[in-house]
Amino acid sequence: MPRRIDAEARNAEIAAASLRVLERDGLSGLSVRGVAAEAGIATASLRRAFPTQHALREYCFERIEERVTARIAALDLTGRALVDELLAQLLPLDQERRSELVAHVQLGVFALTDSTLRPAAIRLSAALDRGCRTAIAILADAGQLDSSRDPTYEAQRLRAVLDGVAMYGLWSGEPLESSRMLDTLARHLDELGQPRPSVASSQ
Amino acid sequence: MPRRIDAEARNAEIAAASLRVLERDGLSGLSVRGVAAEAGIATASLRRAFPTQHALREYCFERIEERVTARIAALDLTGRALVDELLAQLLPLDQERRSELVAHVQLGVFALTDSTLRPAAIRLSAALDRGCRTAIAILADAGQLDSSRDPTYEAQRLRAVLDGVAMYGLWSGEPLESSRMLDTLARHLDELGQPRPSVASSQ
DNA sequence: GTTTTGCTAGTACACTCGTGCTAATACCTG
DNA sequence: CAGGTATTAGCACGAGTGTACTAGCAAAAC
Repeated sequence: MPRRIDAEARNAEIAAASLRVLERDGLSGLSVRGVAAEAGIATASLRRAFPTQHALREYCFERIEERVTARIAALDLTGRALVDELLAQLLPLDQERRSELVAHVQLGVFALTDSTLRPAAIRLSAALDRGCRTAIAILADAGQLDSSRDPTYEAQRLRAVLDGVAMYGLWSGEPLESSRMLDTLARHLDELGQPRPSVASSQ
Repeated sequence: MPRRIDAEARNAEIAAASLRVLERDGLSGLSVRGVAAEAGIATASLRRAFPTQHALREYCFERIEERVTARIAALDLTGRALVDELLAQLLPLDQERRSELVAHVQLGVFALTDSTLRPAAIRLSAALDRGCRTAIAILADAGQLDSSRDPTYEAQRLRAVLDGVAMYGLWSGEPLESSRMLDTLARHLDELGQPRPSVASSQ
């Protein structure tokens, strides 16, 4: 038969172009014409791969998760070092990660008021939850989570700290901010290895 | 002279309508026609108060800060109870606060790729920073922040936890989530009153 | 070669957007 | 009452949007 195209590679390029557009122009730039121009293909070609812009937005969510997952799977570390690097894959520390985070946030906020996109956003959020639970479990296995700590709670708090630090880091976007993000997170993790202070009043 | 109008009350109604639209329809709904329809006024009237949509978006930022500040100033509490309620004003615990947070997030994400709106977003972010520093200071004054804690770091971490918890709470939006948000935050604050575990390795 | 298919360029429709403008109406002040 | 202003409805422009369609080109399969 005729002319087989590598659909996967093309979709990847479209997704990469989408992320670039999202970071540069925001959600309003994620239009059929805008993405096609950024990817250097015709709008008709883009619409062949993604007949509707909803499909494109959904695919961006999947692609973000895939990219982060792939980077994490490639880590050859254990214990606390693995946790540090795992969480660092979700911080805007370089162009690639910043681009992903901006795109994620743009689409996620859009999903707040678009019920058809909510499932995709929730899927990605659930993946982040799993990542945080995994991080806490790794710490526990490595003896870096004190037995007085509640793993479920710490996973939730870690998720909050991670999201908060990442969002905050989006605003200045300077290398100075990078070390501050990493420090904040590292200092938080340091505490988890120590016994949880007794809840009895200190007064 | 003729027909004096209460510009302040009108602007407040426009801002309230803007927040309603932002929560229901998202950023794309914050159009001249959309807001005017929601506020029940003519588009020409809206454009008299805010000649450009940029002015409207900027005013939304100011109004959000004003509303939160007013609620916090009305709190008649001290110590830890004050801190709890202060932080609770920034969580999506009811319709009013959820509406503010959604609007804040929508505009904030837009400001990521709109340099003209960045100053307004950064102003609001700075106000949140001050709030967190104030919260930590109140705890310290009340003897609920152990002397081994670093107030600057704890203010930064509190900001992250607060933002993270609030964002996470936006997704389910159920009362069950409300208590979880409050619990996570309270448990974090509980720890701050206790001595910081020594940073020496526990292994 | 021919055929079959993917890709492209280009056009078109109906819609919404921000932004201006005009003319008329409602309403308060003096 | 009259005078003057805020507000209104409505139109218009250029631009951008999602979506849809056609005709033609390029390349791989037979």
